[in-house]
Amino acid sequence: MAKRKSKKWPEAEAYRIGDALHSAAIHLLRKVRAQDRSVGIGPAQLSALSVLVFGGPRSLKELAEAEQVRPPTMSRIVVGLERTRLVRRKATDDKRRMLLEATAHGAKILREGRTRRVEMLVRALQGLSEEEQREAAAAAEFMRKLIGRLGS
Amino acid sequence: MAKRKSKKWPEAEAYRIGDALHSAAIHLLRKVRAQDRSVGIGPAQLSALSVLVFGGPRSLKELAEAEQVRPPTMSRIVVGLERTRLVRRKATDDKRRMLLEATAHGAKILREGRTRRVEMLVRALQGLSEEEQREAAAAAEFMRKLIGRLGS
DNA sequence: TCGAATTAGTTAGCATAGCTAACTATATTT
DNA sequence: AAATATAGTTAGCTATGCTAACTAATTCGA
Repeated sequence: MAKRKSKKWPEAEAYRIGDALHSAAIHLLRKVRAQDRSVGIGPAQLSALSVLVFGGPRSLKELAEAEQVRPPTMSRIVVGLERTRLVRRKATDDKRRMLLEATAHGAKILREGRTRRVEMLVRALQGLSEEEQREAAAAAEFMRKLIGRLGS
Repeated sequence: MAKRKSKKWPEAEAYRIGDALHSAAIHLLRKVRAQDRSVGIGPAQLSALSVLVFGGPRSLKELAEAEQVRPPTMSRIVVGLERTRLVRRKATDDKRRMLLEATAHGAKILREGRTRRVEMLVRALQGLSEEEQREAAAAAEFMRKLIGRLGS
């Protein structure tokens, strides 16, 4: 890097913020996870399904990369999603590959499952003042940006 | 807070932000989880250990509540932590109960594990501009506040 | 062009983590 | 003293993560 901007931010401060974000992610997911039981679909399946619904069809390898898991792990997640008819496979010209796509039922289930998890957040967000609503939007945008830079 | 639901936030907008925060938490943890392998301790054990190190000794039931898991789940997590001598049990007057406390080695391992996970975030944070650093601090503070309101 | 290397996905086997149901042992209440 | 409640464990299921080793298809290169 050309400039050490890090000097402007003491190590201790960066650590404090990093730790706060890490801890926030853990506790946020613990809270919303409780909602999963009523959906009858695990978090990994729900998340993979969401990629297919909102991001469109893709191969198993691509899906594994998007979800940051290894291909064998994704292979098994997909088996589960197929068993319950939430996802279907489509053949491609390259006979080694497959395209995975969400079924209509899968899209519906996803919206329901996602809604249950996110509902809890939505309730908390709707109780915020206007000022805090702006903070919420800024925080969401920042998190998105930060995650894009992780591992670089 | 003085203002309570000042202007109602459109449902769709609250949902969009809630979903973004949910998704961010998932992907942030996926990224940092990769660091766990070098520590040789799973995320549930790491998190339970952290409660004992930073929050002090407590019973299995209390630890399960703090971690939002059921007693049998925590029972097994503790067995793992004991096997590697990161946690030890102490008897109490009530012979049914036990007090769980981190060993010195446990406290050391925890700090290392935490550091590895958070290190990745720290690196990303240190590459930010001054403006973005302010966003980071604001996002962390907002997340903390939001989580305090979840489920309430 | 044909054999070697690469790529996509699966299978097998292991570990961790979540749950409920059912159990033991101890404490408390009636 | 008997019934009830509480703390923790055991057993058994499912889901998710991994690596190693495999099959099948494609691409590369001599």
